[in-house]
Amino acid sequence: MADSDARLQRFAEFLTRSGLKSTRQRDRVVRAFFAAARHVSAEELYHRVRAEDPSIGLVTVYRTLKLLREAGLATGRQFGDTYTRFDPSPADRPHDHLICTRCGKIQEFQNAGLLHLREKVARTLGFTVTEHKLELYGFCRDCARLNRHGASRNGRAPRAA
Amino acid sequence: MADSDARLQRFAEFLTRSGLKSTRQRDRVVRAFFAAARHVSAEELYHRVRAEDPSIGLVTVYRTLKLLREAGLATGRQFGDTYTRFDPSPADRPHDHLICTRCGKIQEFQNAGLLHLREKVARTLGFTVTEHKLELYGFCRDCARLNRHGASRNGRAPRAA
DNA sequence: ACGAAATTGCAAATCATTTTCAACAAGGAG
DNA sequence: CTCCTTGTTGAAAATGATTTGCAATTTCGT
Repeated sequence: MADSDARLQRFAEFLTRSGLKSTRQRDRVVRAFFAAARHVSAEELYHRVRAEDPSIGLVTVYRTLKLLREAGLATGRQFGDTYTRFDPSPADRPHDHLICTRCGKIQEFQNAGLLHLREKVARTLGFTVTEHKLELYGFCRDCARLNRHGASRNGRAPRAA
Repeated sequence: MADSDARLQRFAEFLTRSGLKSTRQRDRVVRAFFAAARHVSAEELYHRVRAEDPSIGLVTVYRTLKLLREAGLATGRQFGDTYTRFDPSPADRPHDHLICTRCGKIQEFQNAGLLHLREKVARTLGFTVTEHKLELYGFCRDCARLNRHGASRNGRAPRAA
């Protein structure tokens, strides 16, 4: 897809600009990252990359993700879990998250009002805001229903918000 | 302060209700927690507690913080750092955070509009929202000025947002 | 006061992530 | 195209925050 290509290009430029080299491994990782679903963990990305090139190590995935962040192409997020999940940078398509604390489902949303709010708060307090993270925790429709019926927990372990 | 007392009481009730025991150590830790500034890490709380009772271990601080969370009296948050910071539960006084990515300053704020936004999004997507976290990242007034003047970094290491 | 059950502190274990290091590859100079 | 400097890689070890195993100790209902 063209969108992905543009990003690959941006990453390539970042490497050059920073005096870094472009390698087969890095290429595989960034392609897999752009192709992956959102909210992937380093481990998940590693498995995807591994599927097409078993010689690539987890360490390289971590290192490449760090570069993607420095290039402004990825953002790390920590929801309730112990590990970090990565998203394509929010600059392109700002979005926030709704996390079901019962089944672990993550739903994205966008809300224009938030940007106004953000600016208003920033102006009031003298900050210059460059980025934000908003997470709403609760129950998705299904889990809300189950809870109401007093069912015991199922699915993956919920995390404290 | 009365506010703190009410919380101590709530914690005591939680312990009883859960069939747990109240101990000198737990008491010291929860008191220190309520007395502490916001955003304390387990380590920081440990040092405070240690000052008045050197026999208390870091492990107990962790365990007590976990209980406080279960009791709904504390919330864990992860800003850019690698460790968790703890806040008195947001149910009492909802607040969000502005984090300066340059000097690390954390400023709190409250905004009523956010609650509306939260409900609106929840309704649209069929979620039941019980809690949220909003973090704005950027530069505080001082750091924005320094950046403008092209000064090199100082203070504690900034963390990626 | 008794005794079952919870708690404590320490050391060791986890887990995600980072660093070390020796072997290896990229890419500009000649 | 070859050389050579410098960046890169993977495996293993290190790190740092948090958790768990365990034996000794404490709490609290009876």
